[in-house]
Amino acid sequence: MRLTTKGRYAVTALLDLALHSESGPVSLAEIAKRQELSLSYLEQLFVKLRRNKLVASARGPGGGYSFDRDLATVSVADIIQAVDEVVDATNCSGKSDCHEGQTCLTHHLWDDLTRQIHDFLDGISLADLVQRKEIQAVSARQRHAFAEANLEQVVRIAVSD
Amino acid sequence: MRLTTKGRYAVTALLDLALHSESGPVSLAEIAKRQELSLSYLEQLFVKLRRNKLVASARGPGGGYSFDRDLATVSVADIIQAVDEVVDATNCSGKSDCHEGQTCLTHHLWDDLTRQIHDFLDGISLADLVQRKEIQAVSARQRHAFAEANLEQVVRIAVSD
DNA sequence: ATATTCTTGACTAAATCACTCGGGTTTAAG
DNA sequence: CTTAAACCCGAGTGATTTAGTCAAGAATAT
Repeated sequence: MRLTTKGRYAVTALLDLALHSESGPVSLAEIAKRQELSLSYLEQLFVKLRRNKLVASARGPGGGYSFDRDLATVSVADIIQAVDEVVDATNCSGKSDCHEGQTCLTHHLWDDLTRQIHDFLDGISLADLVQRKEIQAVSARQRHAFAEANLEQVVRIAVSD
Repeated sequence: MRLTTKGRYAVTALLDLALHSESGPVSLAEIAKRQELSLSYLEQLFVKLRRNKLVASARGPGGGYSFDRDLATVSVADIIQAVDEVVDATNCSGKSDCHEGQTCLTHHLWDDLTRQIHDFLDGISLADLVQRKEIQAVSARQRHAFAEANLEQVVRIAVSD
């Protein structure tokens, strides 16, 4: 089964977007800086997210990404599926032809596991995540760090003038 | 996170062993043939399974592997852990230092998922699997196929004499 | 003795991961 | 109408992992 940084980055990036999308579209550069993700890599992921209609894009200055739909309708499973293809623990991609064209001894087990993982991730929406205490805490911490970094830069520019 | 053929093969092989271990030790060659797995590959996996005390080995003719303990105490999670190392969905191996030394936005989510998967796989023992209707059915099918293949070979040898 | 079975380590082709690079195209602002 | 901000897209790549193979050896029942 696949659950790699691709899926993790996508969920993190969309959550960041959700947390900062009140005032219009958010650029990938912003998200990349805040979450320490590679911009070029994010671009690739967002192409897929857009094609899967999870986000909408606006080009040009002041542009960026925004949500097409209600955050409550976007599940973590949707996001991972959009960038990572399938979450599947079986050896045969669910086709049940794992052992000489028939189901192998453990096929049902992996099938159950796949369902288990999928149901878990499908039960969590971006709206849920935004509400979570621990995520709000991390977000607040990031805002502070970001504000300080900005302030420092402003000071440095002012001094260098 | 890792859930590859390694873990799947190990579970399949041990389940096969469990289904055929009434009459003494089972050789890897048998398991390899029945489950269509590479013998050399199985050897590697069983070294780890033995080191993790999941099975006992007996060398020499008539030797093979057998179970050390009660099948009810061997969970699928144990098996995967033995050959596949850790089942972990976080980016930071659970260390919570995913974003500039602190927890990233989605750390808790992956941590919860890891726990979810682990609990699921830990709740299933080899004894449970042996009891399952669908596994007994697959096993019965394999016995038939195996018996027929053997019969065919016996006939071929008899004819060639 | 000898065949059977486990034991171990070294090696490897192919695939996948996690990106980078280098160019586009669109469009709002100045 | 120019410029620059942003998205868009495909090609390439080094490192790692996967899924094994190969070769040699050690123990032991017959």
